[in-house]
Amino acid sequence: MIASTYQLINTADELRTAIAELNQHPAVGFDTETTSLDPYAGRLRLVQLAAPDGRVFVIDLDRFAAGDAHKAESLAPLRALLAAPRPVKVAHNAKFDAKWTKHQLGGELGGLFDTLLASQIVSAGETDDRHGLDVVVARYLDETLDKAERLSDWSGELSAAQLEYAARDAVVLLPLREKLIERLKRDALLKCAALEFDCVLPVAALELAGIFLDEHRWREQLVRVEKRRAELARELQAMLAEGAQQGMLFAEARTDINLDSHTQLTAALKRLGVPLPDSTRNWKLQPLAKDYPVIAKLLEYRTVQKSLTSYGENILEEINPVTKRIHANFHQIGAPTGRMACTSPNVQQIPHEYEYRRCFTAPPGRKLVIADYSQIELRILAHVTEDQGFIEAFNSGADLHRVTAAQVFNVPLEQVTKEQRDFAKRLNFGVVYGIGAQRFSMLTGLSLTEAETIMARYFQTYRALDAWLRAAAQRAVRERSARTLSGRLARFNFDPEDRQAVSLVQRNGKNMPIQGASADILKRALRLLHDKLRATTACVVNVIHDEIVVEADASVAAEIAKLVEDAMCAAGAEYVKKVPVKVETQVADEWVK
DNA sequence: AGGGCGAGCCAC
DNA sequence: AAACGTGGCTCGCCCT
Repeated sequence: MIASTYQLINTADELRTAIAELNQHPAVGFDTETTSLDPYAGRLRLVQLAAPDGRVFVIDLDRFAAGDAHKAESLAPLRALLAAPRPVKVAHNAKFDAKWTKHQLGGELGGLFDTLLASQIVSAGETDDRHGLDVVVARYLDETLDKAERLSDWSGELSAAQLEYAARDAVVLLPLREKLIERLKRDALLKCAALEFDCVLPVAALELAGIFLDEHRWREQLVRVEKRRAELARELQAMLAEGAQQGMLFAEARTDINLDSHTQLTAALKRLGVPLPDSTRNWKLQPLAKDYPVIAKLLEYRTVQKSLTSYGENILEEINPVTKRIHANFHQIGAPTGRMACTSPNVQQIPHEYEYRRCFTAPPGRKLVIADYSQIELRILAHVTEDQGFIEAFNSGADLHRVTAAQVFNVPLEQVTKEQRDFAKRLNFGVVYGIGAQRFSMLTGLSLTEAETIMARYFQTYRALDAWLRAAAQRAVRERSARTLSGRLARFNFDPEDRQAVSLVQRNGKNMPIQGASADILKRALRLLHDKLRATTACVVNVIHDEIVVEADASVAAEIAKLVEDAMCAAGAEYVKKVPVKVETQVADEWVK
């Protein structure tokens, strides 16, 4: 049990003294309590700062009312401490505190150590590990932390239990940091941690900014899809009812089935005499579609139904009533590869179709700058494998897929057909995922033998690539782990006797360093960009793995586009040195390329 | 009633 | 049946 004593800070004098004391230390524990999870809905109530000796200063911001200019001014020492690189502020999920600090205290955080991100980095993709503060404290400090007060009411008179909880959450952070630094050092993860910590403010700013969705346009699209769905449902019900209707006097007596229930569907299709496979899964039904119109109708219905439930009214409910924008939740370390993930809603999976994307617009007077890396994973592959064929293709500015096609089909470059280029493209992308001949033949419609021949030619053409992939697969099994260019680690737990598990690890060993390096580069770009955009009114509004969407004043959109491109290219060049990194940028009114 | 899970499908 | 990697969302179904 870590001893802690807390002192409530209610006056400007007390605050000055406390901040002066805290400024002596290299690092302080930092936590906040708020009256809501949404910085646009609630208010920042407490700021807790912990010293290494276990003393915690609990600052009650209700005593420093925002409306009172004198009292607001008296918070200046706090703002200065939070903004300074030293002392390092140690927080668990610093993104949360950064958002409130920026929005309600009007200052940016500097010098961060995030115990949540550190814990995730040390876990190295172990999906069973949880990373709540209580869990992490139990794992590294062997202590129990009671989170019962976390969601209590922080708006009124605070109880002793609440204040003790607030203080305790802050006091554990410094010892936790010590343990995590040991682990980061042991596994050579300090560089990766620095990359992640540098990305906290950009992600906080991204969430705070949100993305604008034209509600009217979205509803219009919804009405169109809903009409189509109703039409398809009606037709489908009629077709399915035919079997059940025999002997029935009144057609209207028929009861509709639940079209989304596979049990009811199976029964109805059986009545119609459709030779059903053992399930109603789409890929099983597909071959029947040409002989049975009811199956074709069902597949069409499912497509429309899917887009209606996933991209319907629900996303509009995420529009913030205050900002009228969507503030999604970005998980900075969302995947073991280091990729980000996104929820509530997942704005990284909006359908690519024009009808959907055009609803994400720039507000009046603004423009969207849409910038994405050109073939970043293949460029990373060229860099890490040092394959001369790949490197030369990229350095010469030639079309890599066309060059590949010429090699594997043994034809002159200018005689490559569109189909051949398409095969080569699928192969180039598939290689990153550890594709096999079986899958490649399935994807292209080639026979297994043809697929095998082409893949053999492919790896003869790109010998260094082949060697690297084999080595990466072996290393992953041998060391039970893989790393990216930033040193990010992914551990693989598997049973060496389980052939399927081993083969998955082999594919992961090939893929993780490539996909992960792409994530590293994007995070570095977000940091560089954040620094460049600080003095402007532009803001990052979405990030989708190799794409950054920025909203900027229309009058300066072209200059902002240049900043975005420069930051992304510079980040890429820090990691990828053997080939150029290219970024394609567009300025538009809608999120459409 | 509500959590867990698989199926299906969206993004990269 | 399974199938190249990483995610999230929604549904029905199954279990408690």
